[in-house]
Amino acid sequence: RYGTVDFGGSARRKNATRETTSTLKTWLYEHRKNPYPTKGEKIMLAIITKMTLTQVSTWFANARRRLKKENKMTWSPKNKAGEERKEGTPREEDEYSAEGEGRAEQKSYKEDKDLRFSDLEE
Amino acid sequence: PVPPFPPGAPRTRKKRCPYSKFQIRELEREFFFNVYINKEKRLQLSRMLNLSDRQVKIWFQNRRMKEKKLSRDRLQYFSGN
DNA sequence: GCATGATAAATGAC
DNA sequence: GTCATTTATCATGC
Repeated sequence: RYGTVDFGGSARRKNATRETTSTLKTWLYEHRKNPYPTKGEKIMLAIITKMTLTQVSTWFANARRRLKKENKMTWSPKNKAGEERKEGTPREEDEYSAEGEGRAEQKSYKEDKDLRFSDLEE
Repeated sequence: PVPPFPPGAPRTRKKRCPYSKFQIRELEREFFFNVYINKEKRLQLSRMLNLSDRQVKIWFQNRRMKEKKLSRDRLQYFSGN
C-alpha cells in the first residue's frame, strides 16, 4: 500500500467558491507586476474570502506556478515594492502580461451567481 | 547543493524525491525525542538513511514548521479568531 | 480524466 | 535558526 502522504488531519479538500476564486484572480491580475501579497494583504483576502491564511498562501503559490508554467503571466523575479521597471523588456502580449502602462481592458471576473456560506467544513 | 565539482556553477536545483516510509519513520522517531537535532545524531542518522546531512537538517526544519502549522490549524478550528 | 487544493522536499532571504 | 516560497507529488472533486 502506498502510504498516503500524510492524512492526519487535513482530509477532504474543498474547492473554493466562484466568489473566492474571482476575488483572488482579480487581486492577482491587478498586481500582476508583483503578485506577492504581503501578510497583511493575505489576511485581508482571507477575511474577504472566508479562507484561512494558509489557504490564501497556497492558492497564490499554485496560481503563480500554474500561470508561469503556461506562460500566461510574467513578472520580475524579486521585485520589491517601489521598484519600477523601465528596461526594454520584450513585449510579450500574454493574457496577463505585466506591461507598465499597458492599459488593458479590465476583464472583470463576473462569476457572481451563488452566494453561500458553505465554508464551515463538516 | 552542488556535490563535487561545479565547473561553471550551473547550480541545478535538486529534484524533489519523496522519502521512503522507513526514512520517515526514523526521522519522526528522532523528532519525537528532540525537535532540534544535534550534529552528531544528524550525521549518524544521515548515514543510516542514506541521506545527506543537509537533507536531514532541512527535514527537521520543515518538520518544525509543519508542527507549528498543525497547532495553528487546531486553534482556529473553533473560534473564528 | 484533468482541474485544483494541500502536502512534502528544497532553496533562499534575513 | 525561522519562514515565505518554489517545485514536484499527492489526493480529491466533479
